[in-house]
Amino acid sequence: MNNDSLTSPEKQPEKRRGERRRARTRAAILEAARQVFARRGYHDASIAEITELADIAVGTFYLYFRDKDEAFTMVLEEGFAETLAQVKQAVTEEAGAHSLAVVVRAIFRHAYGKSDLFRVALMAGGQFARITRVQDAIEEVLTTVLTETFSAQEQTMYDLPLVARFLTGMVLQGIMWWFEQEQPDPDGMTDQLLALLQHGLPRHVIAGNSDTH
Amino acid sequence: MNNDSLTSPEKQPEKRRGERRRARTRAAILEAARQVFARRGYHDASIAEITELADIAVGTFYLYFRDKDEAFTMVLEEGFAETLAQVKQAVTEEAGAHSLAVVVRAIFRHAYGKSDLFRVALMAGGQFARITRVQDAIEEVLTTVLTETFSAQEQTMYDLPLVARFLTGMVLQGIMWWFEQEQPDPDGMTDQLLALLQHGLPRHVIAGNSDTH
Amino acid sequence: MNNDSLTSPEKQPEKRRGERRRARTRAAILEAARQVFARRGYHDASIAEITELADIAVGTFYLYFRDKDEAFTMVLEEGFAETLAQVKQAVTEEAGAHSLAVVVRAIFRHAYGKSDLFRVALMAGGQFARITRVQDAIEEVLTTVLTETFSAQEQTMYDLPLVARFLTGMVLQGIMWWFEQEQPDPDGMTDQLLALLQHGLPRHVIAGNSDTH
Amino acid sequence: MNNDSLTSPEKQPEKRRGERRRARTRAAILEAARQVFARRGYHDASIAEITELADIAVGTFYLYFRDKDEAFTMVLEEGFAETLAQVKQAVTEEAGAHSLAVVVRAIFRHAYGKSDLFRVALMAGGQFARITRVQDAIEEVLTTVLTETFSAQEQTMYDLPLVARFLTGMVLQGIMWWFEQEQPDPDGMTDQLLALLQHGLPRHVIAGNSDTH
DNA sequence: CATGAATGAGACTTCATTCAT
DNA sequence: CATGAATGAAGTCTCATTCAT
Repeated sequence: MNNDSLTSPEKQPEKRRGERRRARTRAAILEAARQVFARRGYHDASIAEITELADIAVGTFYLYFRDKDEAFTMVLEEGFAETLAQVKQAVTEEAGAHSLAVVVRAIFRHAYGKSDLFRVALMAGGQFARITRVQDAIEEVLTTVLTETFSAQEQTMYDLPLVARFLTGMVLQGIMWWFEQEQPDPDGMTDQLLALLQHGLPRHVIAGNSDTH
Repeated sequence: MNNDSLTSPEKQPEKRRGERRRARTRAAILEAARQVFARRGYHDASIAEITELADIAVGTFYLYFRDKDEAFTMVLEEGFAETLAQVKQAVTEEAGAHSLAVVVRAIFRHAYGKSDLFRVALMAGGQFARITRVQDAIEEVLTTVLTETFSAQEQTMYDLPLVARFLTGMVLQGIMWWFEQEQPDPDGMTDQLLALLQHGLPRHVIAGNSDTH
Repeated sequence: MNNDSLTSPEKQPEKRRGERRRARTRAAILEAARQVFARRGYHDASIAEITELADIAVGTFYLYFRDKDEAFTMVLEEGFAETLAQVKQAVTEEAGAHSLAVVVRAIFRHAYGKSDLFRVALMAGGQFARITRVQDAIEEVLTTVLTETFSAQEQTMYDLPLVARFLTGMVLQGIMWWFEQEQPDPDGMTDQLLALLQHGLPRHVIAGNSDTH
Repeated sequence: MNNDSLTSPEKQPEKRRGERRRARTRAAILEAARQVFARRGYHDASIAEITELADIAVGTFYLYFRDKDEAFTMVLEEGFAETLAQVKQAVTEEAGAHSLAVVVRAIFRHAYGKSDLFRVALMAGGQFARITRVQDAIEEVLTTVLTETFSAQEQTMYDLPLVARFLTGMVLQGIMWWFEQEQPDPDGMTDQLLALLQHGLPRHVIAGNSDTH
């Protein structure tokens, strides 16, 4: 590791510079790609627009990504890498304290301010698999928590996978809410969601005066 | 409707036939378009594939729709027209009995078996406005119900628009659930969703052993 | 076959017209492609140049051929189809009279005036397989004749496949000779080639005064 | 050559080293270019692949050759230089003994084992002029020999240029034969070719039973 | 009304060549 | 001299839309 610096000490600076430059260009492309994908969706995003925004030549794009698809994948992959890691860690870490509260709060906290990224993820047309990838991740985490916290008895009351999906839907809508507004902040959002889940809705709201079957 | 028959009585049979024929062709195109849009998404759906499936010539397509976009809009508009009408009616009709139960049940009942249509609506890449159109409709209905049933006092507890969004998310996920499975049926789905909303989740599921703020 | 004309007599003319038109366009493209491929070689031939010469739009090209490759193949395939058929027939037909004279003459007669086509075939860069396809066809025919006419005894003297190749080389050079000149005509060319094969070269031309090994 | 050493004696070692190094790099590029051109053909050969194989940077290529074209030309020119010189020498040297045998043998001997080079020369797509360059060289030598050995009387029998072309075709096919096989060796190949030229083909092979005109 | 051949703008991608380091 | 990141012209191919028949 640090013998490298001994082997060819004078070559380091050059190499470093090159690497840094490459990294900078790559980041510029990803940043531009994220914006354009968010603005136009996968299909209507053109390489030309991305490279223009990144202020590079068209060909340069292809020095860093095999094709449009790979760039798209990378935008999501690298964009969500940290978030995903931290959320998963939040689940694992809090020993014995697995709780929806923790997870939901973690998700909202990391999602806040990443509208662009979620737009990209949720708007990708055509490739349905992709649309759901974020959804899948959220669903997976929520399922884990629910499975671990629900007692055997409680499990008979609810269809767990379905409940997980419902929660996923709520969380996604919370995130999409931020596409248009910034209020409430992540903690406020979490509180609202949890309150609803804890106290439920008033009986008369759900059923009206008389039940209708 | 039937005043048409008074305008030019002797020309009727021909006109009628012509009209019926037009209507049939139009319907065939819309039907084909729905399938292709569902299968491929907006962008990857080609006019050629649609016209092939509808068994007409490419040019004919443009005698019925200005462009691809209009056809897409029409697929959704006409596909949801009935559903929308009936759901809205369900809200209005049950005098004094506006209730979430009624609305949610109505939505699920009409959505069940229309996977194609919802796929089209939810998968349309790029045109974000479109994706949400269905969502908007659902949200609107739910908001109406909530607004009317929540007492002034209860409204201070919850941020109503946000709650509406959460519910919208749950409903959408319920519908998307059917993209892959047919169980449970609409009433089962409704019951699950309402149960969750009524009783909420067990306290320890939400908070774990100790609250984490 | 001729009941078609009874089934829908009035539809025939239209269909015919369409077909004729398609055929005409297709032919125009192939003709243009042949010229451009001959002038530039496979790689340097651009679809744009072909369609320009054929006086059609770029897109039209792709209504008739999947891609550049298919057009190239078709130019050769259809260009040589007749020639190939007739040469092979010449070999088979002349019962008991299989002779090099017949075959070589047949080849030269059909090749004469088809410089463009042979240029295309012999100039295709890169795809080596293709270059040789014409060569292979010639070689195959020649081999057949040689195999059938050589007595077992004579076969020990010559390496037949090698002789076939030598002859192939001569024939090809005869054809390529016409890339630049029109003289001699096919029969003259045939006579020259056969004379050389029959009488060989004078001893002193081959060996000089003394043999050099 | 050795006057260089007088010009600036003390700077010699350095200069020499630099020169040798340059020469080595240049040779490495040419060697790599030959391989890549042979493998891919002119067009599909990329500078990138050449420089990778030569283990240098892309830019370095252009320090040694103006462009792809020049490198291509050089591969052929330098690759054939020695061969060409020796063959021409073989023609000139054997005073009074100019004979096809000598020339053909010389050509085959030098061509054997140079498949790569001939592949490059014969496969170059598009640039027709180039394809023929090797052919032209062979043709020229053969023409010389034929012209000098044919007596005036014999010249009336054959169209000399045409005969030269036929021979060229045979020789080229001999060389191309080695693209796929290694047998026979150069002398064997020469013997086969000369045998055919000396004894010709059996009368009945050429004419069949009855002549067909 | 219907047809389907034709159009042509525009998207993606490659690669010979340049040039700052 | 060497490097390799960057350039951008050029090529292939697709597909929504038009229009003569």
